[in-house]
Amino acid sequence: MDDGSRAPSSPPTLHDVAREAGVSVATASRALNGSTRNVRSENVSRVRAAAARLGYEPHLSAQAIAKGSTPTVALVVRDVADPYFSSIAAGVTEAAEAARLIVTMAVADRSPERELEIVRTLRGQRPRVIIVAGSRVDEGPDGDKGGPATREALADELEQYRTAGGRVVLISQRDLPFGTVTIDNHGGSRRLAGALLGLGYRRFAILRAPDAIRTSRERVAGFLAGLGSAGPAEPLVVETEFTREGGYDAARALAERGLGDVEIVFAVNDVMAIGAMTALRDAGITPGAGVAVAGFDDIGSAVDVFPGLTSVAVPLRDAGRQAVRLALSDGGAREVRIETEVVVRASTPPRRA
Amino acid sequence: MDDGSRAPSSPPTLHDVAREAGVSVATASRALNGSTRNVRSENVSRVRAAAARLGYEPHLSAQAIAKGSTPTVALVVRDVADPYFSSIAAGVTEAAEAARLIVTMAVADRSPERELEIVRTLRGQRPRVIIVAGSRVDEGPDGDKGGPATREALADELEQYRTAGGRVVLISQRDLPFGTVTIDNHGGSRRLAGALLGLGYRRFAILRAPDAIRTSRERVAGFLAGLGSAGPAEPLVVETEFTREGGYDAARALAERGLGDVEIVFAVNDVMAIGAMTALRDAGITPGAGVAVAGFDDIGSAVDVFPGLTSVAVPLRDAGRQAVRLALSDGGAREVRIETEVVVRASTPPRRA
DNA sequence: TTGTACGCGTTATCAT
DNA sequence: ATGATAACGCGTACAA
Repeated sequence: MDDGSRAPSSPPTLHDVAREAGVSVATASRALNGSTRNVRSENVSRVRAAAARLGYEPHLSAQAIAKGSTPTVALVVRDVADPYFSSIAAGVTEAAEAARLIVTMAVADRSPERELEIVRTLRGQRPRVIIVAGSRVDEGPDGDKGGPATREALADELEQYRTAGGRVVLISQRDLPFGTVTIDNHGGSRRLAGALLGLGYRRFAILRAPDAIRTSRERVAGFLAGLGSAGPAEPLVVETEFTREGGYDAARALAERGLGDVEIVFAVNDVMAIGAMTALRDAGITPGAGVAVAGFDDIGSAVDVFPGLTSVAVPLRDAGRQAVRLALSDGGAREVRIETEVVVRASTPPRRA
Repeated sequence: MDDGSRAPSSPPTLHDVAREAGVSVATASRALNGSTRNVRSENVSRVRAAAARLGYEPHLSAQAIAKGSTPTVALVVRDVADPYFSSIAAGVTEAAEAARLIVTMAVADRSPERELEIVRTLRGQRPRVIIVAGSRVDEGPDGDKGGPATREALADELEQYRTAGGRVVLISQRDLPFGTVTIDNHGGSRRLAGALLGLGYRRFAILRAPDAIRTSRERVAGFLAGLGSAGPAEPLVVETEFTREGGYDAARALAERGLGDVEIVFAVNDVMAIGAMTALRDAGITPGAGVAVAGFDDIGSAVDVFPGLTSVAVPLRDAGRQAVRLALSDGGAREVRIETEVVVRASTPPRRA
């Protein structure tokens, strides 16, 4: 009974196309991919027609093995569902598709070890490019978490890949010897701090992520630099997760044990800041009125929360695009710097002195 | 000058490993992948050690060509940066990695034609599974937009892929003959309408997307069904884009030309609803107080906007997971149904009659 | 248990 | 311009 579930027949190969068109495989190959110029136009159309008739699609793996590498860009992110990374991913896919490259994506959510494992198996894919965004494997000031061992292993792995002819680009992680797209975290938060001082704020709380995350470190450092050592009161620094929940929990805890004289909460990214806003509101404190809030990244929803979230705009999608361009451009381990820009919104109203 | 940019040397192959370990390629292959049992454990460790020493990674394309298919799941989405799709993508990658499968992702942002093109080249990848989420290629009631031609071509393409042994799963698109993860859009919005009637709302505006998008059609139909034909006043239906901007623009236009007696705006997804909330606020109307707002999907930020957005929860991440499971399970074109649940928040306060 | 040899689908080299 | 044929790296019958 022919119920639609036929036995899987293998897809047509170049041989089939050649036979159908009455030419050799070599000619068929040339007609479809290679130097079309050296094939009689009549044969070209014959082959093309045969291919269409059979529904032929070249076997990418076979091409890859014959040519050497796969037309793919491998992207490693910490969490696709996080708007930070999905924006980068959007930029990467955009640029990759423009260069007729396929994007493969892996999520290193769990741990630095997982990230290492991913890069290892990625090497097996022989992609043209590997892009690692927002790694956790990073020497903290005390060289903790990710662990120098894991870090070394990752660098080794990437180095082997590069030695074999692959291109490596890191996003936001300056101190490994590869092509890098850096985001001006330090400058951005420094200027943000300046802007907030200008608005009249003096007593700060900072929600930061664990030290293993370089982005967080840089943003905190920049912010403190912007406040100036001789400046206002010592800010209250709280460590939490680098996620919306982390921001919520930290702000909640803060509100419950009393905010004291804190006038404004700066979270090192927007998802944390937005979580914090909700936590404050849940605790009966109106963001913007009771306590001001500022974030970093200027993700899409920053304009849709209420009040609008003051933040530092990072053109993440562009960062993704640049990463691909950097990888594809010749020339050694260069660096592309992504500039950031302070965006003041209603979550940090001017404060009269 | 050895400035770090050595000539790219080719990566070690199984031959190299075999030689290094002093065994044949066959033994090396068996030791690393296949039937480990039939290899002297001494040789197993020798081979493993040699592989580690050389930093060997098996060439996936070569394995693929020897075995027949690639250990990958290909995912097609409309837009990675949209939380709807990035949540699905998160679920897909989670389940795929659990099955030791690589995820390749393509974005069909532009057009149905682009989607067709993508699926075509995807076939060349010989993935184990193709998952298409939120296609635009879909017969509208009037069979417009995507065009029956493109639609047919896509179905053909997928059918050829399946005939060749591939697994196809569609997310939220019931009427193509493939495995499908359907989301209870109709039921969800029907119940939402019921809940809103129960809260006292009688005069509705609906923000919907173009008919080519099945999800939108179903949600509108369900909502109208929930209102009941003999019910309240004829709702005002506005067509716009299926994006945050679409929601913003439509609500803005609505507010500018006067909302009349509209009590509540239902947008067919949350990003539209959230855009609409901001538009209303920009027009001086407080969401929840002046006009109520409801959406669909219950994306993460629904709880972080103010007031909290009433919506219909869709376990998107789970949908992604299920899609992979469905694809991997044996058995023909089955269907997995994802249930939805109304979540009432402050954006639709009870209305006294 | 191990090794030899062939096949997978494609491109590239070398004749013709 | 075209057609054999040898790679490419790996898995796996088959033979030893």
